Amino acid sequence: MTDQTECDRLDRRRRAFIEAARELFVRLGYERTTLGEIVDRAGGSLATVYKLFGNKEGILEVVVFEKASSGATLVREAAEKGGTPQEILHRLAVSFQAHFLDPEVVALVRIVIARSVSNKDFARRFFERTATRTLDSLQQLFADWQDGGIELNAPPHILAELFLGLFVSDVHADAISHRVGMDNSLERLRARTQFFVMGSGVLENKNANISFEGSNGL
Amino acid sequence: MTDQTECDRLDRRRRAFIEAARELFVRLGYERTTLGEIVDRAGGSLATVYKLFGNKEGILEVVVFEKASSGATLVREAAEKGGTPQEILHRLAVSFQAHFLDPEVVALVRIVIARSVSNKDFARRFFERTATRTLDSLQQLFADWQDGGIELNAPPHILAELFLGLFVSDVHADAISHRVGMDNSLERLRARTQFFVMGSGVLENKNANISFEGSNGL
DNA sequence: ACAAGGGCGTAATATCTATTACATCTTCGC
DNA sequence: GCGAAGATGTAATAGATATTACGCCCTTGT
Repeated sequence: MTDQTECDRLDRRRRAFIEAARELFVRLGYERTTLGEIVDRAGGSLATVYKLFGNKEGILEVVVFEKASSGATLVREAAEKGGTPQEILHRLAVSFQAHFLDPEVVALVRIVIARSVSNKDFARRFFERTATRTLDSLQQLFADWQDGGIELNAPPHILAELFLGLFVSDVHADAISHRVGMDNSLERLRARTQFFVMGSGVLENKNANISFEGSNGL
Repeated sequence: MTDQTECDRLDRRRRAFIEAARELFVRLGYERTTLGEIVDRAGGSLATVYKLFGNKEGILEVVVFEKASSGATLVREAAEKGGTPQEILHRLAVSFQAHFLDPEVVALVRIVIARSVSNKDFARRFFERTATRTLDSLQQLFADWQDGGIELNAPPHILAELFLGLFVSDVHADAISHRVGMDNSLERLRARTQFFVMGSGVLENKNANISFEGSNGL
């Protein structure tokens, strides 16, 4: 009974449970998914589920937090490629849309909102790990631009909220309407980026030196 | 047994059930509210609930659709008072915020999203009666402005989505985070309106004649 | 006061599912 | 092969609640 092999065996089970649970949670929601179904799909047994996750809520936590990541990485990636603010913002818009409107992500958001009624702390932690972090990261980006000499129409944290809001509102609509008549065309995305560019004021800084080293730029 | 009195008696019961149900749904959510609790609070009996609403879902529908109204009225009211586009938009922002961030409305939105998994049609109808109608009404407002000679940076339907999105994203954040660190100050609201004004391009039409008769203006 | 229709209250039904208990079988190092 | 740790499968527990059934009592109009 080497720890390693034991670990492997349990880990494989664990993975199987998580995959099965995610698939079912996404399709049926949390309440309508029974532990029995998860076991049927993943193999193994109820006893093991309880050993690994404690209870039903435990497996939900693992599933949700495994999938829910902040957009901070996306912000960094988009910024590192350089270019004008418009270019950076558009790249960011593309990856934000792909990330936030991923049907699995939307389905999990639905579940988190549903559970937020009886388990506020759970929802709050989710919010922290996704929205709050993304906001911080966006705010930093805009602050860096500002330090680099770009004049903005509003403080960075306000702009961060507004930019993220462009996508959050879509997630919300999707969560309710289940994609009735949703248009995710590139044209629409471009219009939004353009709108943000105009509203934030970065357009008026066409010739500003934008180095992403940020605060020490200029 | 005049129809009138019968009607009154039943109607009063009906009202009591609806009020009790709403209060409980808002506080506990749909699943955790039992019909027994509703009856305890409203008086009357289970049998009457079933006679009036058919089943548990029936009473939810009544509660939700009674409270969920579109913002079309708000749009009309804000526009009728006249003024510059900035003024109109700011008035609209104030009433949108009050309407959409009403805690009862947010709580019902949570419920609709939760139920949208198992009852897509319900959620879709809700979306139609709220978001879609509000969007149409906003689009009309912007189209009227455009017809009145104001140049806009984007088509009216895109702008309508963007403006509504400013508030929807707040509803979404509220729905998940339950108002952790939410700032609904007037300053913030003003910044948003200003942002929209800049992004949409209406600022560049300072001297345009804006009569709300719309298409026949100018 | 009366007759009756209909709401009231209670209890029974019926199902569903999280959670626990337990005996059995696998796996894995030795 | 062996022995033990632990996963497995099954079944029992236990509590909750939507929904139905039914007999009583009150309201109401004459």
